[in-house]
Parts: sequence; structure tokens; C-alpha cells
Amino acid sequence: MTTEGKPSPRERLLEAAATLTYRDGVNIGVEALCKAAGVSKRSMYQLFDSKDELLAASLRERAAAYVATLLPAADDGRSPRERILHVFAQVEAQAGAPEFHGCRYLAVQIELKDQSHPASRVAHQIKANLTAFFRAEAERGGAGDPDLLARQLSLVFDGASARAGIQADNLTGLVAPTVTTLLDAAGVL
Amino acid sequence: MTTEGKPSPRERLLEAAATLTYRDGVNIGVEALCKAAGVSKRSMYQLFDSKDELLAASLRERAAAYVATLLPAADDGRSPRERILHVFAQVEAQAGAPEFHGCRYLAVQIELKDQSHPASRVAHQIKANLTAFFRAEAERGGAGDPDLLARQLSLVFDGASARAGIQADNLTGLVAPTVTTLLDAAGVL
DNA sequence: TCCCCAGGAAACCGATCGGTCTGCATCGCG
DNA sequence: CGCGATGCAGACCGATCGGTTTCCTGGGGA
Repeated sequence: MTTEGKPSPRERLLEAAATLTYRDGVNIGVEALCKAAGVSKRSMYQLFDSKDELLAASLRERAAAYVATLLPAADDGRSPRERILHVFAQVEAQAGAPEFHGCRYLAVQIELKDQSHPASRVAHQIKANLTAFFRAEAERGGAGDPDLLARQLSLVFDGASARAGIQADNLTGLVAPTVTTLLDAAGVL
Repeated sequence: MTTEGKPSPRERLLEAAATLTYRDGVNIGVEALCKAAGVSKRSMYQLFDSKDELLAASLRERAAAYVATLLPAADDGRSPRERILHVFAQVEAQAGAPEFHGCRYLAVQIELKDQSHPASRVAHQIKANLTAFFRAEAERGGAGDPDLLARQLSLVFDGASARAGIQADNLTGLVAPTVTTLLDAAGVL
């Protein structure tokens, strides 16, 4: 959709920041980011106020694509139950990829500790959006306690991606039964 | 129990490493660790081969105390269901503490990325031990699929402590119902 | 009293951090 | 052709990293 003859320096920086901080952590050096993006430090500091802001922008501008891969289409005609299960099927699929290291938004918050860090705020918001999606579907699906179910699903989401990320579990045959159990208990058809 | 007239330099280093890396992350400097422990760098490098080994030893030697606070006594006469719920009650209690920042073993693995790092190996083992405890209790409790239930409980454990650690959720009224639902579905009385 | 040495303080090492700045090559445009 | 804007390469800054080494003090044994 977006006309992309060739990515701008800004886009290349955002892409490099997303890739390298995900693979190596937020302590990756500015020099490495710029080299990977093919952009000089001079240009980077004209486009962004600081490394922190670059990281925050990187997370923020990937959010749309992230939810697009994770969430079902806004109105795909499927039931809330199916739409919720779709999200977890995506997680399980992503976890199978060789370069999967868990949810990047969770990782950033854990690595930064400081929740007032701009990137941490962005990550926090994205997590809140996912919980809101779950809550909306829970309500539509007639859950007895939509708030509770949404929090449970978020908990499973983060637990699953974290454990897959640290290779404590490969999620096979784990996520779907767990989510199904919670949906059943909540009365979501 | 342990005779502790005054902690040895080694013990002070392990304690400082545990405290500071938990609060500030694994990238805390060696100098800060030594200053907090009241030990010179010279002595530290006589006691430990490297900062990485200090960190690994810190996690390893805290493991016993950690499981002691988390798990019920080996043979307390309670049912498997109660013993499992005890673990999660402990998590919820810890999450209420002001200085709680999530499970340190999960955090270390996420921060280090490299799963071959000595500290990451220690953390991995401790997580495996917790899953083994869940599996043993699941078997004792007559779970239909003890392996599945153990993985589900580990998933909830990590999800809950991670989300509490990043302040995405305060766990109130969340963990107990979730675990209860999973135990019920698995047929654990 | 003298000696010895364990161990703390801190200098030092090369590398790297986030961030700034200079130098130069390349470009569009009149 | 000349000119100014752009932007990469990389030197440079002070601070800090993990790790090593030097210096010196204080206390215990002969």
C-alpha cells in the first residue's frame, strides 16, 4: 500500500532499531544501529532527539503492523471465541519461527525497568490495547466477567510468549487448550 | 540455622549482586556491585572468575531460599490442589510488595538473550524445577494430563509475575480464579 | 620488634557507551 | 559553471564498561 520506492533514512533507522534491539537487547549501541541502517550518526541525531526516542518511535510505528499480524480483521464475521483463538494461533505460529525471542514489548519493559522511559510507555500502551481487544471480544461473547477474562487472556499471552522466548516451552498443544478452558469457564461460546 | 556472625565478603557480593541486578538489570557495573558489597574489585576477582560467574553464583545460591519461600513444606499434609494454590498465593503476595519487579530468573534470561550464558543456564534450571514440582503435584492430584497441567501452571506463573513486574496488572482476583479453573479442568480435586 | 601478607583504594588498560562536530563528496538548481 | 544543501564517514568528547595491577595500610605471628 504505502508507496515505497526505497526506504528513507528514517524508515531504515526504525527498522534497524526494531531488528537489533529485539535480537540483542536495548543496550545495543547507537553506532551499530546506524551502521545497520546505513545512516550516519549525524543524520540520526537530526531525525531523533536521542537513542531513547529512536527506540520509542521504533516500537510505536511498528505497533500497527504488529496488531495487524496478531489480531483478526476488524469485522471478519467470526465469533468472539474464534477471534480470540486466532490471536493465540498467531502467537503459537510466531513462536515456532527460529528468530522468535518473545514479545518485544514485554522484553523492552523488563530490560528498561524504568517505566517512565518513553519506549516503556509505548510498550505499556500496546499491551493495554491488546487487553482492550480481549475485553471487547469477551463482552461480545457474553463472558460472565469480561474484565477477568481479558486479564486472564493477557496473562496467558505474555506467559506464553515469554516462555517460548526463553525456550522454556515450545507451546505445542499448550496454548489452545488453555485458552479454550478459560473461554469455557467464562461462558464464551 | 547457618551460623552467621557476620557475612563473608563472598556472601556480601552474592547479596549485592542479587539485589542490584534485580533492581537495575544485569548491566549494572562491577564497580557498583563491589561498592555496595564493601569489597574491592581485587578481592572480587579472586573470589569469582568474572562478573558473569558472580551473577550465575548469585542466582544459584539464592535458589534454595527462593523455592523455600515459594513452595510449601515438602510434606505438609495438604492436598496437591492446596499446595499448588499455595505457590500462587505466594506470587500474589510478593507482587504486592513495592520493590517487586517480576520473577528475577525470567528477567535474567530475557535481558541476557544468550541462553548459553552461565546465569541463563542457572535460571533455566530453576524454572525447570518449578515445572517439575507442578508436574509431581499434578500427578499426585490425579490430573488427566499432568504434563499439560504443569506447563499451564508454569505459563500462568511466568505470565503473572511478568505482568505484575511491568505493572500491567496487579493480579488482584486474577491468579486464584485462573489456577482454580485450570485445576478443575484437569480434574485435580 | 620486625616481618609478612591479606585486602581495600584506586590508578590504569583498551573498548565501548551516548552524543557532537568537522571534513568532504554528492546532488539539484540557477 | 557555481552555489548551497544534504548527508555519510569518522574523529572526537567525557563517561563508563569489565578486568588488571600497583600501592599502601593494618594486623597477626615469631
